[in-house]
Amino acid sequence: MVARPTGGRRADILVAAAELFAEHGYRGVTIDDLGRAVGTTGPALYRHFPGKEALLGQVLVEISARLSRQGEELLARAVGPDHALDLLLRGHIAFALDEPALITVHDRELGNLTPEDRARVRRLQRGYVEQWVGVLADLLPEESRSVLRASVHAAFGLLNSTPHSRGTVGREAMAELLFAMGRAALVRDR
Amino acid sequence: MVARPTGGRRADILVAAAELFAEHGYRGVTIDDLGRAVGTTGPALYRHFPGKEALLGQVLVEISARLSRQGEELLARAVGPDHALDLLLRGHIAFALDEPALITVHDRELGNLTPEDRARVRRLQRGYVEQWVGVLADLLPEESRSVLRASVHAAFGLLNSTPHSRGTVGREAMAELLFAMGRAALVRDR
DNA sequence: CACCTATGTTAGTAATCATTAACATCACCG
DNA sequence: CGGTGATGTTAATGATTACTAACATAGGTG
Repeated sequence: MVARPTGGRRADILVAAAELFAEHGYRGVTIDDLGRAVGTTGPALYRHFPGKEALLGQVLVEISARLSRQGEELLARAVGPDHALDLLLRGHIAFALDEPALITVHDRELGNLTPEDRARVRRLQRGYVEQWVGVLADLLPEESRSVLRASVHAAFGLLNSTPHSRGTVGREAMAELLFAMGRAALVRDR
Repeated sequence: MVARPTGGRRADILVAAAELFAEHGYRGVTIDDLGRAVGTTGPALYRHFPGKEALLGQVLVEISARLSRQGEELLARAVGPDHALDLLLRGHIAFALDEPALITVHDRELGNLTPEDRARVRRLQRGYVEQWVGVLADLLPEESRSVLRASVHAAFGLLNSTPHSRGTVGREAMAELLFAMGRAALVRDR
């Protein structure tokens, strides 16, 4: 009902979209659902985004960019590979615990993207994985890059499991558990 | 074009459905897609299943039942908790590597089920998780059940990551990697 | 104040899709 | 061989839904 020149509405929509997509899947959410979630009707969304697909694209690109940027920042601050791995683990775990909806959408909805958006997201994801692989390559020089890449994907599966285990475990304990499990899985003997 | 009294068609449909649901999601697959995948037209499916929802239900119930039954069989044959965990890990890994489509559908499509089917699947899943928790409780008596449950979910996330890492790693090497990572994550110090 | 832009609203529209109807055909059984 | 049941086919049908059109309004700015 009001004309607010702020871009606040746009951000609201993205947050609501992530939430709804996480809960019902991209195809299970209608434009009207999205409008209702931000207090307008469905078609109002077309004032902010060209369409539903573009909306999902924004959500996914933002998530991947955020993870990748966070990774870069952490690595810049790390003193050695051991420390770097700790920081990456804690950073990813914080993200997964604080934004379960984003994590869920991130690994379920790649297939509903425009080819262009999919390529963008894939590139960002690959970059983030390579940050981890680089650190692990320092820690485990005997392992091949491809084994390390598979290890990283497996570790992400572990760390991203929190949306599945709406547990009785409490955030801090969960963070510690995931950290211990993730580190043990990645650097087994050492 | 033929009247085959065998139940083969029915099984074909379930296999094709699992594959298509894994690739495009339940809502991204049409009845006509399913028919085409088994060499008929869409409406022919209604001779075998009451509807699309029931089809997904069959797929998910079958997966959960298979995992749970496999778990029971393995535990019956295990000599001690250590051996039991090894068997559970290897069994789950074999399933994940051999049936990536089933794994994918299994943890994405719960939300598209009838309440009745959802309850059935949940019960079976819970049973399977409790098999793992029971074994871990023997190995790690100091940990609470709820921490163990969260650990099991995290381990599943790790083991089920293979569909995400269509890697260059080869089945056997991948199985060994997942085994080592899973075991290390679950029984860290011991 | 007059206007323009940003943002909404309600009422289409055209496509998609699950499901049903009406009608065929084959294989087997008496 | 004629009927019956299992299995298919094509052609509706009705619901859902992304997106568009036409029309409103509020607030800042000249």
